[in-house]
Amino acid sequence: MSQHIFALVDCNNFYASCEKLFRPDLADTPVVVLSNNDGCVVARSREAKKLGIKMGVPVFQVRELMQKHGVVAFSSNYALYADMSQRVMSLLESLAPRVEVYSIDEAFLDLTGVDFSQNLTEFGLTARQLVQKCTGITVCVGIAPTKTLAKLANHAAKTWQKTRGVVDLTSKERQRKLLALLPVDEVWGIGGKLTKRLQQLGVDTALQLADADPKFIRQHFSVMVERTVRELNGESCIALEEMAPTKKQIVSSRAFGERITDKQQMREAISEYISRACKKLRQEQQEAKYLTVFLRTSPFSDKDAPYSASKSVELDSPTGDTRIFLAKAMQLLDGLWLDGYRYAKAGVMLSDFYDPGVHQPGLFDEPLIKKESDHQLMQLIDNLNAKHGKTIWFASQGTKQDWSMKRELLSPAYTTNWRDLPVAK
DNA sequence: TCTGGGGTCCTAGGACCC
DNA sequence: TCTGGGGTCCTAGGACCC
Repeated sequence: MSQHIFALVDCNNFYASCEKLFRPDLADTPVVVLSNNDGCVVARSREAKKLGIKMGVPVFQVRELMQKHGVVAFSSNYALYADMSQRVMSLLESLAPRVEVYSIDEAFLDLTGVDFSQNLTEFGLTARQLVQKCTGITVCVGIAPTKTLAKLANHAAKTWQKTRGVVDLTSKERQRKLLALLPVDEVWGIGGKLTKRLQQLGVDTALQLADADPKFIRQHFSVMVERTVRELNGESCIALEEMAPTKKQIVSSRAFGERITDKQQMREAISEYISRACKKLRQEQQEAKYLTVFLRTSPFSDKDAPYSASKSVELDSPTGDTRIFLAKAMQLLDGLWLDGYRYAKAGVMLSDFYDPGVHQPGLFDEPLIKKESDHQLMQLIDNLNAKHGKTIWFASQGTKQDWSMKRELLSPAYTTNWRDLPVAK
């Protein structure tokens, strides 16, 4: 068995760090970034973590604490984070032959067989310095023979200052020493539910999971957990994926800034989501055959009557045409809408994707005549909106969009809009 | 009053067929 | 009175991730 070597590079407090980059005055201030609608805390600076503000907590529950300690909050500014992410990733791509961008703030590097003039820890430190110098973002690096162990190595690098942000976990002894220290829920792929069930079987630490019998785990849990056990023992089961696999579904959904009680407003919202989903679909160069629309009241309110429903429709043939999905979605909405509820969220989902032109119609399906002009119209819309911002849209999307999300604490588009370029004084 | 969004994979169970 | 069994396909729901 050839030995693999993976490095996991993960940005520290990524969203919060991005916001701080352009606000040097906030260098030592606790900063949090909020979810859409300014609802939950989704990122925290080091100082904010120290105050005990938990990931995912609703803002209203920590508002007092934040005021008391002068915590500065920002609405999510995805344009900024996506741009900073690209800068970090292209630096990483210059360091290793094969890179998997795993999420907006982390990447796996395949170091298998790479002959460095330096040892692995030195390589990690070099990567760290490069990213720090060129982007201002601090990263931590975990190095190990499997992705699951690299994740844990990264966690160790983040947790213990004296590691200088880099942990080389290629030695078996160090692996077992670290695994013994970590609770089982720190392991990649082991969430809340599995942790509970594992604990009932006496498995509390990552090491105990590693030492469990894979066959027993397979029987009582799943192939996924079995794979995790093998990975913890240094057997690489999860390969590096350089190319993003083509999507299998596209979801567009949002909680509303204010509850919707009016059907016309819901029509606007659904139209908006359809238009976004179809645009993504065309970017993926795919066509979809299956559409789902869903809506629901707030699951947290015990005052409002609860209601949640979804309906789907399969088209005769796949398409990327927004107008076809709009018409179908409005029909589905007619079947879903009930007066008298306070709707908190809705969304649409496209699935069952095909490459344009390969779908085999059924014997009795209406043959859909696709006109080149339809395709060109969609392209024209996408191009105009890409070039000039949101310029044209379908009337059903509405113009006021009173229901749209709250983003009251948005930072400027420092890196993606000329108007918002930071000025050096 | 106020609780995110976008994905993937696996499994159990029903429908259907012979 | 007595009412099979095994395979495949599909879908909904659960669990996980960032």
